[in-house]
Amino acid sequence: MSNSRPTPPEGTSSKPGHRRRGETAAPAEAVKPALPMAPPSEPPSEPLSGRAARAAERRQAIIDAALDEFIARGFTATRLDDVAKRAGVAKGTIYLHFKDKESMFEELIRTALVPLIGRLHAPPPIGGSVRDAVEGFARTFIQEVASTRRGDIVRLIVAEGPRFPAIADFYYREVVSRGLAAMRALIELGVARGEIAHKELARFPQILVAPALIAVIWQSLFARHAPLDATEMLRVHLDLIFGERRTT
Amino acid sequence: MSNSRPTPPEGTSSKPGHRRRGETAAPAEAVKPALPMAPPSEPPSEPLSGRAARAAERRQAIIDAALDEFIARGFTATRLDDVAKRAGVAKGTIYLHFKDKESMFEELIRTALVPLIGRLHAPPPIGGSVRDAVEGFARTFIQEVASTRRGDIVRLIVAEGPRFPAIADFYYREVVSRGLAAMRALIELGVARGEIAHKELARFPQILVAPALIAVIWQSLFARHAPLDATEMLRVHLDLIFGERRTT
DNA sequence: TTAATGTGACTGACTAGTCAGTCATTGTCA
DNA sequence: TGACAATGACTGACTAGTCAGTCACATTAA
Repeated sequence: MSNSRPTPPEGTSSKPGHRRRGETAAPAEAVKPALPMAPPSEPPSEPLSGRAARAAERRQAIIDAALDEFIARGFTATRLDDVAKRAGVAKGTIYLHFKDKESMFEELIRTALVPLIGRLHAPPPIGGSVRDAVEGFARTFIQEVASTRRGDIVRLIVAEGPRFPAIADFYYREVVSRGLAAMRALIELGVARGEIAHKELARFPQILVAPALIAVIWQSLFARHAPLDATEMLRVHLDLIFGERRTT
Repeated sequence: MSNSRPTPPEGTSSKPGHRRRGETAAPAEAVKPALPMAPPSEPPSEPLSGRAARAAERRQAIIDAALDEFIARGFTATRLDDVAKRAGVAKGTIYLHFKDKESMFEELIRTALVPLIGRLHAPPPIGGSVRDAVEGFARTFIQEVASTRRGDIVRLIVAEGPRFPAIADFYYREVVSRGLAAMRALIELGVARGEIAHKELARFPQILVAPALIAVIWQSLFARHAPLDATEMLRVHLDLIFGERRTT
């Protein structure tokens, strides 16, 4: 703590110096169970001989560890020493896989979103109703994003986006604009079929998606104060847009 | 710049070494004009004699500068040296007004929200319609938050909330829970009066507010890619909830 | 054997927080 | 009113660290 102040022999475990240091042994605390992902270190059990395979495995461990740390602390506050420790790897190893901290962060965000992007090419509802299609999206979103580490990634993008224009650009191009376009198409189809009464909605597909984003943010910030039943909320929202309940 | 690497005499302005350093002279770049606030340094023109007055003025300068820096960089990446420079003050002066960086951040966030909280006690729509009341909220929100530095503060809370539970708590207690309660009351009134057809909406006032939050986030992240007419979007959203257009 | 792979001690650029000293302002007395 | 003393806001060089990135050396699969 202070320089030469006559402080008592031991600070009461308050903040020792600059940033909190204590027990760095457990980086980013427990963070959160995240999804049932392979344990950060150690090979699961497979023998897997090839060096390339082991290297890929280590790379994956680094990615998992780094994501957890970045989610828990944000970009700047994350220490690569902690990432390495959590991944069960030496710090130098990180630099065998990534150019530097910044490009690692960007690549992580990109990689974590690829699975999301795939879902946007969902088949247009030729057979079923538009509502079914939108409900499918919502269900997928809840399962794959809202109740997953990927939800935190969305929050991370909101948090760090302004300082990483490249990430904001990428996210807009690859996710936001495509997602909104898909939603707009669905809305227009819904209007054409008479499922959606409010025609103006097609001008702002954001309205359709807004509660889903709220759910993600709520999860990160306020879940411990007041849990939010995202599934129910999205259902109510869809009822609002498509008219009262159906059979479901 | 790297340690002993044979780098060319001057990096092409890319990343010199650790964090970006270049031209620290202008902290946080231009950030953004923000609202028409008093210039960071120098007394505007008033004589203001008293020492206390000058001190208060400096304190305000520090607050403004710190908010700009925190918004532009986030908590950890903000350097108090830059805050001091921007405020036209020595670094030590900051510590005459704030205990440390962390409590400064927390106090700033709290302070910046106080004006918001006041708006929540808006008069219930005894005379006018519920829609008018909600529209009033929306208009206020656009004017006072979405198109203001306060919008960035909301994003900042989303960004740093998980690392500052005290802030998330405060924000939930003072803003979110109150705001949602007020909205719920309005919705129930609207349902009772027959202005709102969808009764379930009262269970999730978040749906009413969601597009407003989206607008704020959009402003920070994607405005340069695709501008969003927040006013129009909120109007469409209200049409969706209250039924088609009125006279306005 | 040996080249690819991994390690972790090390460097040095960087920063939160400190404190002895300065000096403009305010208060007091002749 | 003017001179002198007391005050405390303000300063900025300094301390005690922190951490991204490096590299000489160790390990191991082929």
